[in-house]
This record gives sequence, structure tokens and C-alpha cells, in this order.
Amino acid sequence: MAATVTVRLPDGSERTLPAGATAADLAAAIGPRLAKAALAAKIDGRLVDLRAVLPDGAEVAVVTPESDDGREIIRHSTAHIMAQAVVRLWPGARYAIGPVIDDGFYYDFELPGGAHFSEDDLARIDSEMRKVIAEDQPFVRREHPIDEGLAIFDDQPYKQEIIRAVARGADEVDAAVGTDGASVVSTYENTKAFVDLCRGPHVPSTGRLGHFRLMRVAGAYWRGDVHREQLQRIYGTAWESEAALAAYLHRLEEAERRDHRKLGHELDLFSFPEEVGSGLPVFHPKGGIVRLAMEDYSRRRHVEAGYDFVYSPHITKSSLFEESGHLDWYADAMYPPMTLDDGTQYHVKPMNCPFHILVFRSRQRSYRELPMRMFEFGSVYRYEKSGVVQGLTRVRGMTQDDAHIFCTRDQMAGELSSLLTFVLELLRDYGLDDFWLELSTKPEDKAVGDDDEWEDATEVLRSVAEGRGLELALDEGGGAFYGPKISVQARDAIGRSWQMSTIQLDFQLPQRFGLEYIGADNAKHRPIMIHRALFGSVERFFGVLLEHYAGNLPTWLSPEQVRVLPVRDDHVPYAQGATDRLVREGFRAGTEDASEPLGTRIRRAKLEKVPYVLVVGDDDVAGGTVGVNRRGHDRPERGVPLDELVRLVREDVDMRRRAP
RNA sequence: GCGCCCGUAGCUCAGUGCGGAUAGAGCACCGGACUUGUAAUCCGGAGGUCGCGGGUUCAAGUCCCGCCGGGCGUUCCA
Repeated sequence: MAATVTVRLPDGSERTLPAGATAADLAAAIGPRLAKAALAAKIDGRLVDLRAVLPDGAEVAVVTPESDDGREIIRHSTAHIMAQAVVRLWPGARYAIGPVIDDGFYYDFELPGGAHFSEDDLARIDSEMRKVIAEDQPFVRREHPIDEGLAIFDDQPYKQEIIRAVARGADEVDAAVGTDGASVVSTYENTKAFVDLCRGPHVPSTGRLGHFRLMRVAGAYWRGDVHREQLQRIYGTAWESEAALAAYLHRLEEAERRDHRKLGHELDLFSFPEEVGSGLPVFHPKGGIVRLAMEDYSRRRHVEAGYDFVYSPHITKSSLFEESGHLDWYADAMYPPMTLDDGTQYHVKPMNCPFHILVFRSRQRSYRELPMRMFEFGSVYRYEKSGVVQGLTRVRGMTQDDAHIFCTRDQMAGELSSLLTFVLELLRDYGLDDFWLELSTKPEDKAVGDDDEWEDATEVLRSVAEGRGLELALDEGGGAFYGPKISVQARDAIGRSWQMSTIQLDFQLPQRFGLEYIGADNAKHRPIMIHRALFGSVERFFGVLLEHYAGNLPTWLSPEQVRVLPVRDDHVPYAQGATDRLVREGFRAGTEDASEPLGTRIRRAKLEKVPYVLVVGDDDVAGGTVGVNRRGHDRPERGVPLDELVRLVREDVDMRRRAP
């Protein structure tokens, strides 16, 4: 055996160390600061402990806290000490799995006697964890043959189940296990009393941790299977520094501040009356105006883009959904039927497509009519499971900006391409401008439509996405059996992704409904159908915009665009005159009288996020001017001629200028 | 659907641990006074089947059960 090993570092340089040197030795050899910061190492792309021995010729990188790998290791190690704390506090507790997730980690437990964690327990667990950290326990890795592993965890049935899965080489276990061989499992021992089954790697010792916070308790099924034991899950977040933790918590607060449910209530836009039912919003006058503005603009754009407008009822005989197939595979998500005296069943519609199809089928169609683009703000009802309804983003009653395009095979590519352009332009007009796309392709097993159609459609979607320079995530085999799909995701002002529009090809429904048109060859042909919704649902889009703008809707969407405040009662006539002028110009404006101090009225208007708050007093009456407080500006601008103000607001509205 | 948590005035919350007499506060609302030049004027008033139903108890906002509504989670994996 050679006396030295040579490894290559990320910068391309090489280091030679004595044989048997560990990753920690390498870090020390590079420099004392790195040695101190080092958490783990990556050898030939695989994350390992700092104590791992370096093989000769390997590519080695030292993992430090301020990296994705580093944070992941910190989170994983923090999950372990949480498990240790829980076992200390609840002797006999069983621990299942404790993986890393986005921004944090969780660990699943089963407490003795079927006990449950309460929110108060989090504080106890937290302080026990800090004791474990203060003890600076090492994470000692060991490898054991299967039977030895089973013996170590003889009172931990979940761990044993995992070990057996590893032994079987079960494919649900991460492939990394394979490098150890399925005959061996690894453990990490913190103390004699606490050993956990784990692939690793971990930080060298618990003293390296501490910037964490336990977030919440939740229930979760063992292995995600509803038929298995329900375990208690604790979620936490952990970071490399107090500052990073604080920044993360701040991001959460920011998201909370923007919560559309909260803003919707504060700004008196909508509510969810208990009397109506879960997931069924009602829009108040101010929210109604916002919707009106959103919908009107959408309608205008659809007219310009060559759509026809159709209307369809909210209920229909069940037979329509039998013909469409919805009742076969979608019944769970539908409201149950109502039965009339003669026994006929009716369903509230969960989708608009069958109606649009009937419009198409209402008479014989010629190829000259295609493409036909039918648009409807169609209200649909879906029986979402009670646990999933959430604000406006997941509701049981919603209005889709739904359209179905019927076209020939030859027109398909052109339609898809112009459609995607249309979607992106329209979403931009509403103020979203950071997009990425997800393309779901043909599922492996079964699919309707011929391969040629699938391939062609998929290719068009792909090329349009790429041509636009947009990020494209491929969801290989993730399409529905009836056609490929592209979904447009938008990132909002604080970087969160929302799924917005979907464009879905459908090779199935035209077939089920026997749709056809007469081609130039005087023969019957089957049209291709494209389903698409740009907002998804008006309600959801409303919620997304509200969060995106943190309630500061751009002027063109604001429920009240201008509020005029007279300084004293005797300024009211002038204020009213200004308001009348603004209303004549087509703006949403109002006067508030002077029965309260100006400061109070300004404050209220600002809290209500009115984009333009005008103050008029003696000087303005004399000069035909207004004092302008623009939302987002600290200082008012005095003495602005009314004409100038009208011009300003007009420009804001016409350009659909983004809110400050 | 399931698990945990929550539901008190229009809103935000106190009171619930350990059951005890007319259930409190701030904001909002209504009335009056103040006549205001840029983020909370003063005084007064009204407002509650303590989510709903059932149970335990001499006594229930408080304890138990069911339902309704809401929040969070159900991020495949040692």
C-alpha cells in the first residue's frame, strides 16, 4: 500500500497526504479556517463524514455550512438531535424517519401509549435539544451486518422495517445504499443511549448545530400510506447561522403579511361565510370591482385574439358527464347528484368542456370554421376534500377563464404557439413577469391519440418554450393519458412559484363525443381539442395577485383609485367638483367629508391602500390644484393642477403600471 | 379523508390551567362636540345564544362527546 494518497480539489489543484488521511485532515492541511468551518466532505460526488478516509485519486471537496450541501447536513443532523431529545423526554418513544426538506427537516415519532405532541411540547423539546448541543456529542458512524442492525433496533420497529427493506434491496431505498452493499447498514451513535439508523453524513459533533427552530406538529402516515400507522411529525428549520435563521423567519413573516386571506379581509374584498360552506367565497363590492376590472380586460383581450364567447348552465343531466367520462374517473371530486321526481339525475358541473363540445356538435362543422375558440367565464364546483381547501387558492366553487380550441391537425402547432404567446403577454399585463414552464409528456403505459400527434404537440410546446428563452422543466411521462400538457408557472414578488395557466391537448374527448368536421376533401375528420385556462380560476388568480402586490393593486385594478379629502367643510364643494371630474374621466373616485381630522382620514386612506389620496384646501380652491399623495411615496406633492393629476392617473391606468 | 391546533363583540385578543355571581379591553360602529394642510381629536353610547347541538354538574365560555367552520401538515423515505 502506498504511503501517500493524492486527491484533486475543486479548483483543480492536487494535494498529497499520508495514506489513511481523512477529509478532516485534508481540511486542516488546506487551512485552519477551513478546518474549523468544515462539516463534511464530498468524495467523487458523494457526501461523506469528515472522518471518512480519502481514497487515492479521488475528487474531494470540503463541505462548509454556507452551501446547499452544508445546510442539508446541518438540517439532517438537527433532525437527529431532535429525535434524541424526544426519546429523552418520552422514554420508549419510537422514531421513524427524519429527512431533510426544503428549508428544514422533520422527524416522525410514535409516542408511548399513543400520546400526541402538543404545541407546548415544542418548547420542551427545543430546550432538551439545546442541552444535547451543549454536550457536544460526536456523531460516530458504524456499519453493521443486517442481523446486528436488527438487534440494535430491537425496540424500534420502524427502523427494523427500514433495515429489512435495505436487506431486500428494495428499490424505494435510496441507491446510495448500494455502495455499502445491501448486507450492511450504517448507524450514527451520539451517546450509548441514542443511536440512529442513518446513511449520513453528519456534522462531526452536536456542538456544530444550534441555529434552529421547531415549527409545528403534524400527523403523517408511516411511509406515506394511509393504511399504515399514523405518526406524529415535528417540523423544524435549521440554518448555518443565527442571521440565516432570522432571514428565513423574516421571509415567513413577509409571506404572512401578504397572505391574501388576511388582506382580503382587511381590505374588505371577499369573505367565506360559514353559512355558505367551506371553500365557497363571496366577493364584496370592493373585491367585485377588482374582479370586474380583471375580467373585463381579459374579455377584451380574448375578443382581440379571435375567441367566441359562449355561456353554459351550472347544472346538467348526469348523462353528459357519463358521455364525457368524467363520472368514471372524476366522480369523487364532483358534488353528488340531485335526483328529480322522474328519477333523472343532475350534476353541478365541475368542468365546462362538455358544454363547449356540445356547442361544437350542435351542427355540422366545416374546416373553414376552424380553429374555433370558445371562451367562457364558467363557474364550476368541485368537491375538494375538506383538508385541502385553502383561501382563494383552493376552493370548491370557482370561475374559470376557460376556453376550448377546436382545430385541425395542421392548425395544432400554430394554435399552441400563438396561445403560449397570448398567455405570457396577458399574464405580464397583470404584472407577473417571471415565468417558467413545465411540460408533461406522454405517459409510459397507456395513452389515447397516436404517437405522431403526441410527439408533434410535445415538440411544439417544447420549441415555443425554448424559443422564448424560458426555463423549461420536463415532466417526463407526467401527462394525462388523454394528452400532453404545458403549465405556466409564475414567480411572484417574493420568489414563490405559483402554477398559473395550463394548456392541455386532448385527444380523447373529441373521440368520445364523436366530433367531426368536413374537410376540404369532403371527408369527415376528427378535430383536435385544446383546453386552456390562463388565470386557472379567477378566484385563485385574484389571490395570487393580491399576494404578489401585497395588497397594493396597480391603479387599474384598485377598487378605489382616487380619494379626495377636503381640509375643512368649506372645501367640500371644490373636493366634490374634483371627484366629479375624475368620475367623468372614468376613474373610481370619491370624496370623504371633513368630519374627522385630516391626519385620521389620510391614515385610513393609506391603510386602505388607495393609490392616489388628494388633499384640497384654501390654496387648491384658489389655484385649481390638488395636493397629491401617491401610494408608496412618503411626501405629498402640493399644488398639482387637476388636469395634470388626471393625466397622471390616466397614464397609470392605461399602461397598467405596476403598483409602487 | 386523516392527524395536530384553533373558534369569546364586526376585527384583534384577555378570561379556559384548578367550573362559581352582571364575560372584559383596544380598534371598528353609532351620537355629540371639534373645522382640521398630511399616518390615530375628545366625550358619550350601543354591541356577546362565548361556532352549533348534546352530556356531566347545585353551577359550564371553562370539563366530556358529536357536528360545523378555520389554520397547519399529509414535501415519498435510514
